[in-house]
Order: sequence, then structure tokens, then C-alpha cells
Amino acid sequence: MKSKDRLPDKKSKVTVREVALLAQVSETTVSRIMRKEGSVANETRERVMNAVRELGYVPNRLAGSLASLNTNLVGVLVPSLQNIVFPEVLRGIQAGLSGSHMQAVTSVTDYDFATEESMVRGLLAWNPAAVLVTGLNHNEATSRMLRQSSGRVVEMMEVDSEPIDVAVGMFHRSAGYETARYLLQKGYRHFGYVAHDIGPDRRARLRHEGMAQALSEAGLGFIAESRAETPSSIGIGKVMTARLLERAPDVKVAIYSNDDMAVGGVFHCMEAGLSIGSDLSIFGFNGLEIGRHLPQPLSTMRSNRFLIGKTAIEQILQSPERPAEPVRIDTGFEIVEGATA
Amino acid sequence: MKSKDRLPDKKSKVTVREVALLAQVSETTVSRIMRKEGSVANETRERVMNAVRELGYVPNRLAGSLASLNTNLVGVLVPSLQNIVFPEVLRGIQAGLSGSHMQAVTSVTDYDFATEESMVRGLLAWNPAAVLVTGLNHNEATSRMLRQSSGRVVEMMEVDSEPIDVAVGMFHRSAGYETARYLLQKGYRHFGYVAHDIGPDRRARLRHEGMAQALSEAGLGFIAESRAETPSSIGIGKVMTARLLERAPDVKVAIYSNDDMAVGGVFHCMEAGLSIGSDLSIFGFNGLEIGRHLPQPLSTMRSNRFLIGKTAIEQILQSPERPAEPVRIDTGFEIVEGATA
DNA sequence: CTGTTAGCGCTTTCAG
DNA sequence: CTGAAAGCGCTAACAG
Repeated sequence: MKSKDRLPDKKSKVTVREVALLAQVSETTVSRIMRKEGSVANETRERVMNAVRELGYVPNRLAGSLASLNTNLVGVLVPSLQNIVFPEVLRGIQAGLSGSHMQAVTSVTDYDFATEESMVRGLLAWNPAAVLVTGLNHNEATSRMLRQSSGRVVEMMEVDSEPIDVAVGMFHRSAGYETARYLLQKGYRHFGYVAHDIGPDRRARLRHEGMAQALSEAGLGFIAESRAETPSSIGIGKVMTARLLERAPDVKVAIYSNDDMAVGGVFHCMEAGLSIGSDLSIFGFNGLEIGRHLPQPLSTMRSNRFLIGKTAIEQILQSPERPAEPVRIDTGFEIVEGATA
Repeated sequence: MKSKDRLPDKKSKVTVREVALLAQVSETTVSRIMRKEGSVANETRERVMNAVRELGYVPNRLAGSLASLNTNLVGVLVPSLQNIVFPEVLRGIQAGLSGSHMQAVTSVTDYDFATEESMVRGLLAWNPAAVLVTGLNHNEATSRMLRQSSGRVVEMMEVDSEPIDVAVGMFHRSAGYETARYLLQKGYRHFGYVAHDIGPDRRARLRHEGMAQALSEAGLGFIAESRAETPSSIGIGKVMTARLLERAPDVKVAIYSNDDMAVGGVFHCMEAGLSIGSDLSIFGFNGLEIGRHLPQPLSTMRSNRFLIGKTAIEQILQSPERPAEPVRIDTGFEIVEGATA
């Protein structure tokens, strides 16, 4: 053993008690100093801080939070980390959190309501200051727990229906509607739809509904739809595009459930020797970085994912209390005019 | 108010006490039942569970963990969520965790040692059963805290040097070396290097060292290097590739710091009308999904990110105690033979 | 500016 | 199989 014997013993835990003893003050004073709250004589503070350093004291938040009846925890539930969308929401959350003393606890539901329920239960057990969940749909038990929980509840990504406390996101139905309107105005008449498994993805379904409505108002509809039974990926986007064109070779523009799928469509066309924009036009959803850098920039609809995460945190930082009426914050969406549609 | 008055009052918190009172048993018994530990009469158990349901009781883990002196928390620290690499590690972690009763608390360091230090301090305050950090390099204070902490410590991603407790990952130096060897064997002699800002990215630096060594052993070296001062992205990969070729038009193969950068290189070539594989060959690192689906599949080196996360969790689940000697677990790497090099 | 006194809600012996 | 008592480590009043 080469370590100096003066190092704190790893066995014996150091608590406020040890620090107080060493610094010759009360535990309260130590606590006050650690929390940077109340006023303390400079001389005392230094004595205590020296003891803290000497002992390598780290306050136990379990005890602190239990005593003060409030944690600095924010529980976060996202459905997936498979594509870059939710990591970007998480980045927004981290950005919003930085500077605050809050800490995020993240779990992944895999788009499954039962999993969501057990994770919400697990999160609430920590008495978080807030819980951020994805979407406005949950099962009965989850909704009840969230409604009854003492902290704030933010439902992220969509504002299409009424939230429990506050919702931050966009209107997916409108996004779908505007997508179809945009393409109709560009003169397209032969529409196809390519999607991942949107069964568990209510927001993708809402967008599809909006598109269908706009088309129907124009006396049109999708000539063909090609839906996978797996989560979205570039690979499955390629496969589903091939399938769409086999089934309906006269499709002139394909709307995709999201950018990952759309990029797959772009790659399919490149390989099949199809000219994108004339043989087949492509429109995505999300506005991911990759779309901007494709040889022909992807036409798509930007969702403001980072902003959603950041705004969600700003909301809960603003007030520890729920508003009298549920609030919806629309982070909007914009058409990204690319070269593929 | 349309809610039934029989619903539990949202104001008054329910604790073991309330449940015990309603079920006519002691708090101890309630606690035992909630923890599924020790033996209880079936009749009693049912009475208690009914009370639990009626009151909507959720045990407070803060109190529980404080009393039992151990949490089911796993603290996780990753440097970034910008590209899909670390989300995939997190997926592995979640996968390893599912079925266990552990919960992950994740934070992002932004490749900054000082940030890492404060986050490690913040995590340790929750008395986690384990902490998973990225990489084997930390600042002095962080290393000390990790060494002295009571739980397990896993250092993820690399095994190039000696860990504190257990390291799970690959040898990045060897990966770089093998990359260059592979390309040398294919007959390449004019090498270029394209990178993001690898200052804070020790693993990318190790790979670069490995490449340089292999080249030097062959009496060669990089003709030109093009390094950005920003994090990796497809966009910056494009820009840096253009810059490399301006500076050194005779480069025949470019090795990239990772796949994001390499995909940018591919897109640059497509736009510039360069034939990939003959005008310029491209080699990445990571083996991301997108590379497999490019019109010409990307030649790259697969890192097993999901496996790293999953293995890290398996290690800490295996034993709550640190091994006598630090352990390194090599998750390996493999050349992915694509069409770009 | 500092200390005293009570808990926070749960788990843990240890008896019965 | 069940309960009583004694904390876990910290913070919140309230005095002084």
C-alpha cells in the first residue's frame, strides 16, 4: 500500500456529526454552510470547510431530502432512444437544468403503457419535484398517479389534447395537415405514405390523420400506404419504399412517418437509379441534421425537440405549484424547404 | 368538481402509518409486505394490500433507502448525447437493468472534467449502488471520490489503461492500429485523417496514435490531417473532407474519427462528383446503422456500444463488492468490410 | 450568528 | 407470524 495513512478511512462514513465535531460547531451550522443558506461568520465557515475537505465529506441527499421534504429530482420518461429525437429532447432538458440544482432521472418506456406505469411508480417513489413524461396518453393507473402526485407534471411532445398539468410540444394533427397542404400547393396529386410501426406512436398517427384530412378536402387520398411493423430506422425506410413503389409505381410523392424512414427512401432511390424530386419526391418529419446534409437536402417538417425539453424544464423551474388550469405550450413546427419535394 | 369524493385526498400524504392504521396492523408489518420479505399470514397480507390500494400508497424510497442504507440507484455519466453512440450505451444499460430493481440516474458531462467532477459529487450524494462513468481519465478530485465511494464503479468504453474497479470497453489504440493495418494490406499508401475536435476525446486520440504507429512501422504517415474544433457531425465531416482534399489532393484514403464524420465525407464526395472507393476511399469508426444503408455501405470498425452498457450493468449486478484486483472486460471490435475502402 | 429540539418515513434488530 | 423501539443523516423551526 503506497497510500498515505492520513487519507480519510474508507470504512467509517463521515456525516455532519463528524464534521461538526472536528470543526467544533453544531451540526446545524455545518448543514447551513453546506446548503449556502443563512448567514455564518467567515471564520466559522472556513473552519468547517477545512473539516469538510479533510474528511472528504459528501452530504447525504437521501437524508437531506427526507428532512426537507423536497428533492431536486426531475423524473424523465421517454419512449425510446433508438433514433436521435429523444436524446435531443434530453439535451434540451439538460440544458434547461444546468445552473439549477436539479437532477434528471431518466427511464425508457419502449412505447409500452404498462412499462410506463411501473416506471412512473418507480419515479414517484423518489418524491421528485417534477415528472416529465412523453405524450398525453397513458393508461388509467398512470394518469391517476400523475394526477395525484404532489409535484409538477409535464407532458412533452404534443399538445393535441388536454394535459394534466402542462403540456409542451406541437400540434401533430396540424403538422400533418400542413404537410399535405404544402405538397398539394406544389401540384402533387399522387400521394404515397411510408411508415414505421405507428401502432404505439400516437403522434405519428395524428400526423397521418391530418394528412388524410387535407387530401380528402382536395378530393384525394393516399394511393398506397406501406407500413412496417417495426420501429423506425433507415433500413426499414428503404425496404418500405421499395415495397410502396412495387405496389403503386405511379406514386409521385411519398410522405414518411419521420426523417429516419425518409432517409431510407432517399437511399433506396439512389440505389435504384430513381431521380429524387422528379421520379419520386420525398417528404419527412423532424428536421434532423442528416437531412440537411444529404446531397439533395431533405424536404421535411421541423419539430423543435431541443426546445421542447428546455421549455419543459423552464416551466417546472418557474413554479413548484401547478397552475389553476392545465396549460399548453406550443413549440410550433416549420416546413423545411429541401430539394426532395 | 366531478371526481368521486371517495378518492383518496390529494392533500394528505399517505405513509406506512395511514396504511397500518387502516389495516389494523403495525407499521413493521406493512413494511415487510411492501418489501415482500419475511413471512406474513395470507389474511393479513390481503387486508394490508387492500388498504394500500384504497389509499393509493406509494412507499417513499428516500426514507426506505436512508433507513436501509442502500439504494437501488445506478448513477450514469456520459460525455454527450449529440450522436447516437451514447444513447446506444444507455439502451444497453436499460436492457441490463430491466428485470432488476435498479434504476439509472443519467447526467451528461459535455466532455468536461470539471463538470464531471461536480456531477460525480452530485451522484454520490444519492448513495448509489454503483456509478458508471465514461472513460478511464478523470481529474484528481473525481478519481479520489470514485475510489473512496462505497459502491461499485464501472469505467466504460475503453480498457486501454488500469481502472479503479472494473472497466468495460475496447482497446482504442489497437482499434486504430488494426484500422491502418487493414488499409495498408489493401494496398493504400496515401493516407489522410479527418477528425472532429479530439482534444477532449481521449479515445479518438488513442485510435489516432494507433494508426500513426502502424503507418510509421510501414515507413509511412498521414499526408494530411484535417481536424475541426467542434464536436463531430455529418456537416462538419463534409467541411473537413473538402478542406483535406484542397490541401492534399493526392490523398487516396481518408480515415475518419468516427462514422458521423465519415458519412459527411461520403456526402461530400457525392456532391463533388468524386467516385468513392476509387477517387477517395473512406473509413469510419463505430459501425452505426446509417453506414450500413448508404448506397455504398461504409467501411468502418464496429464498436459494441450496446454490449458495453449491458455488460457494465451485468458486472455490478453480479456482486455489490469490488473485486480484489481491478478487472478489464474487453468487448472487442471488428472491421466492417463495406464498399468505401 | 449559532445551537437545541424534533422530527422526515421507513427499516432494523430483538422480543414475544 | 407480529410488534415496539431505536435509529438512518439531515433540516426546520425556534430560541438565544
